[in-house]
Amino acid sequence: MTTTPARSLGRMAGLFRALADETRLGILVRLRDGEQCVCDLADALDAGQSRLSFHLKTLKDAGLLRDRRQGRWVYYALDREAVAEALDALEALGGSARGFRLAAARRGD
Amino acid sequence: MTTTPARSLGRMAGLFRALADETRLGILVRLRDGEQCVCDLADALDAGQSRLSFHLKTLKDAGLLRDRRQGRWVYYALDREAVAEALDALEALGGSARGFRLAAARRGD
DNA sequence: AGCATACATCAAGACTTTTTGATATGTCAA
DNA sequence: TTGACATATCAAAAAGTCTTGATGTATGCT
Repeated sequence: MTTTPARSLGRMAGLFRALADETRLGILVRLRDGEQCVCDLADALDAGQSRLSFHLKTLKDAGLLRDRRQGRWVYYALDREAVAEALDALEALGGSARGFRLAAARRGD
Repeated sequence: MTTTPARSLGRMAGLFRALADETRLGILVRLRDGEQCVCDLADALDAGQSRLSFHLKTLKDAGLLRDRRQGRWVYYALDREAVAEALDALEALGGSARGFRLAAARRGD
């Protein structure tokens, strides 16, 4: 365990770049509770087909999503390990961030 | 406490966008252990003056940094609460991500 | 085989971010 | 008050990202 927050800042920057878009965050939220096929995502989020495909690819390339074809459908799922990697980087930065925040919540602000 | 991960995905996307750059992550790492003046950051990171200034502003606008002038120098410091906000969003997404990751570490992968 | 469905990829343009060098501002010291 | 230093801001070009519509590919149905 090192005191340096990230193996490679470049890799972390890539992860955060993938997270830096509202549509993509929306996708991740939808996938919180399990995999979904593209068609379901297309219904839920209000995104055209190629736009959605683009964002799914962006997330997948960043390692945040896995996909699996089943017949005509492609199912995407969160890769929780990648999320955890980003979490670790932030925690290394934040130091006592969570304690800080919980304290703030306790204070009521 | 809601089950929805973020008050506003837009705000979260903004935070992540600020984190989505290697130079800026480098700045945040440098500030982990306390505030530093721009000149120290300029020495440490290998960034030209206006470039550094630009990234500091980007981080500040996102709420991740606070600044304070003292004489000729300007000191920047992490805003741990903003880091915590990003952390919360990720945790809401990741679900059992941390447990997952710790388990992976225990397994040795 | 032929067609429909589900999705990916591509190409062009719009838009945003980043970098660079030049100039502006605020502060101190002589 | 002038000059030097630390930093910010600006403007233009370069690079990157996102959206859109068109086309491509895989699969299953008939």
